[in-house]
Amino acid sequence: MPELPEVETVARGLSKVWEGRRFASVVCHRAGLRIPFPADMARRLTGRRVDSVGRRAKYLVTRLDGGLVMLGHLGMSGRMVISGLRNTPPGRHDHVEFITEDGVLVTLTDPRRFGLLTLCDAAEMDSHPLLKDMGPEPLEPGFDAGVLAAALMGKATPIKSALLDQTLVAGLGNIYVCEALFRAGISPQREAGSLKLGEIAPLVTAIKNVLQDAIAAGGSSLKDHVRPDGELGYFQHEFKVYGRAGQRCPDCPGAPRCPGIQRIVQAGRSTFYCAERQM
DNA sequence: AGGGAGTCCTGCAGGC
DNA sequence: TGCCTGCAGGACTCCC
Repeated sequence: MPELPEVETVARGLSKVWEGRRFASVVCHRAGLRIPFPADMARRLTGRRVDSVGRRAKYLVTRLDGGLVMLGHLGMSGRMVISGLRNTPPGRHDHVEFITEDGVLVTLTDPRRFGLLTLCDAAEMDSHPLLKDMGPEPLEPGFDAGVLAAALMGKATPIKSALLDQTLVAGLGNIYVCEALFRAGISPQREAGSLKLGEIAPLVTAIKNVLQDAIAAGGSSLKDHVRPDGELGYFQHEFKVYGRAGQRCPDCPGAPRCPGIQRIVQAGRSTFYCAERQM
C-alpha cells in the first residue's frame, strides 16, 4: 500500500485539481470501507470548496471551507484516480466519486477495501481517534536522533516492528522500514531498545533520505500505487532489499561472503535484509 | 502494559 | 485451462 511517499504523491496530485475548487457532486457507491462512511458524507461535501490537500502520516487531509476536514486512508490497495467525466458505470471497486465544479472526476478505487474516508472538524483533527496517538512526522526537522531514541527506549520488540508502529514514527510502512534499515546497516532483528545513539542518528538520516528519494521518484508502483494523474512512481527500481530475496546484496562490504538478501517473517510481515551488511 | 497473532477483503502469481 | 495455496504496501482487536 501507499506508505508516506505514496500518500504525499497522491496529496500533491489532488491539490492540483482540487485546491480552490468546489465539489459539484460527491457520490458514494457503498456504505463504507474499513469503517462506515459518515451517514451524510456526500451531502456534507457537496458544494464545499477545497482549501488545501495535505498529508498527516499515511492519511490524506483535505481541508474544506467552513472548517470541515475529510480524512482519507488508502489502506493496502487504495487509489485516487483523476480523469475527465465519463459515461461508463463505475467499476466494481470504484467506491466514491468526486466531481469538481470544473468537471474533473476523482475516483476512490480500493479493491481490498482496507482504506477509509471520514469527516471531522478542523479544530478537532489532532484529537481525532485516528490521529491522536500518531507519532512525529519523520520529514519534519523536529524528528531527530534524540526523539527516536526516546521513542525506542526500553522497547524489547525488534527495531523492524518498532518502526512500523505509527505511534513511534508516523508514515513508515514495510517497504521503507526495510530500505531504511538496510541503508543504516542495522539488523531488523535488533532489539529496539538496544540501539545506541550512534546508531540511531544514521538511522534517522536513512529514514529521511529514503522517504525523500521516494517522494522525488513519485513513490513506488507495485501492484496498486499509481499517481493520481495515472503516471507510475518509479522508486521501486531503487529498492535495495525489498522484494529481492535470494538476489545479491548491492554494495555489500562483505561481498565475497555475502549470502545475498534474505527474507524472514517478523510480526507476520515480510522483512528483507542482508545479514552480512546489517548488524 | 506491551507485543504478537488473527482478522478484514480481493487479486494475482506460481505450482500441480 | 483450472484449481488451490500463499502472499500482498495497513492497522485494528483480541489474547497471552
